[in-house]
Amino acid sequence: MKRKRLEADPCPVARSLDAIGDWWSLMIIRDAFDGLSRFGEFQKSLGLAKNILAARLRTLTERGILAVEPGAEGGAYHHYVLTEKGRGLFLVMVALRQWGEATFYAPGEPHSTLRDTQTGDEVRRLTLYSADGRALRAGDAVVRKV
Amino acid sequence: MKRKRLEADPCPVARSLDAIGDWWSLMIIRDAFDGLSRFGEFQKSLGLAKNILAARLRTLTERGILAVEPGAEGGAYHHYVLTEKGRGLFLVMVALRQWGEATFYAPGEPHSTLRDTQTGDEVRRLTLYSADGRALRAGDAVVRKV
DNA sequence: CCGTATCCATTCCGATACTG
DNA sequence: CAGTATCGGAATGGATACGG
Repeated sequence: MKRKRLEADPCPVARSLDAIGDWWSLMIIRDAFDGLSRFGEFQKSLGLAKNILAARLRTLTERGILAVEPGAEGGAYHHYVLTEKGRGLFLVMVALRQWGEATFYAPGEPHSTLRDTQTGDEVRRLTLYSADGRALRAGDAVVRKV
Repeated sequence: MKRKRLEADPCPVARSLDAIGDWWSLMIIRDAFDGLSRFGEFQKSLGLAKNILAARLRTLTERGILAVEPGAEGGAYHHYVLTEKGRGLFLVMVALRQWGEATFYAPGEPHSTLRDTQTGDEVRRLTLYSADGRALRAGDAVVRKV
């Protein structure tokens, strides 16, 4: 899966992608945010081979993004749940979702939506703000190398 | 690169990942946001094989995320620049960056930073808001299937 | 139901050589 | 400098069979 270890890269984007930047890992994390936690649930949802799923769950666990918890009701089988670090990927998922909504769907074409738990309304679009509160767009911010 | 086409998937996250959810594509897009545009610039920055880079640039162009522009000063060689669709990935990159900053760096460890072009200050942390203006965290929003 | 192990086809990726 | 062509090793991914 890895071309080269980038754990020491000075760019946070590179380190993030080093940890979760492959297709199946991102899809597993998406499903985990949707509440899936069991091996079979992921497999059914994603339709990938079991050996691949097992490998991905293992590396995600090793990297502290998922954690293994004992089965709830005395069941023999355990659950894979997002850790605090894993839940930190929430906004990455939201950003991917909103880009997909804006880019790949014709007006009126149905798709799943992200909704406020309290009210059931759709959430707002993500916005980046400057320190003094101006909304920033792609050209309004630049990366400063270390 | 593709296990299965998910262009028709009802989940926007899946469609997004289908388009850009591999490691090198994300890194190329990162560099494109940093202003790189020439073949050799990407190759030097990323250190990947030229055939792989050529293949990625081709698919990103086919998918409308990058566009080929003629060389600026009458130069023979063209540039790869983000399209409007590609610039829409700005918040995805910001989210990946902020997660990486929070997750992989020890306090005080230096890393590149994202700064407001006008003031030079670091940008705020991304925040998701509900329709009525409450800040939402991971558990406060759920995906409603179509 | 949850995984591991194995086999096999495909793809990825790096390195190199070659053309314009 | 900007690619294309090719080769070989490694990893991916699907399918299946097997044990807890």
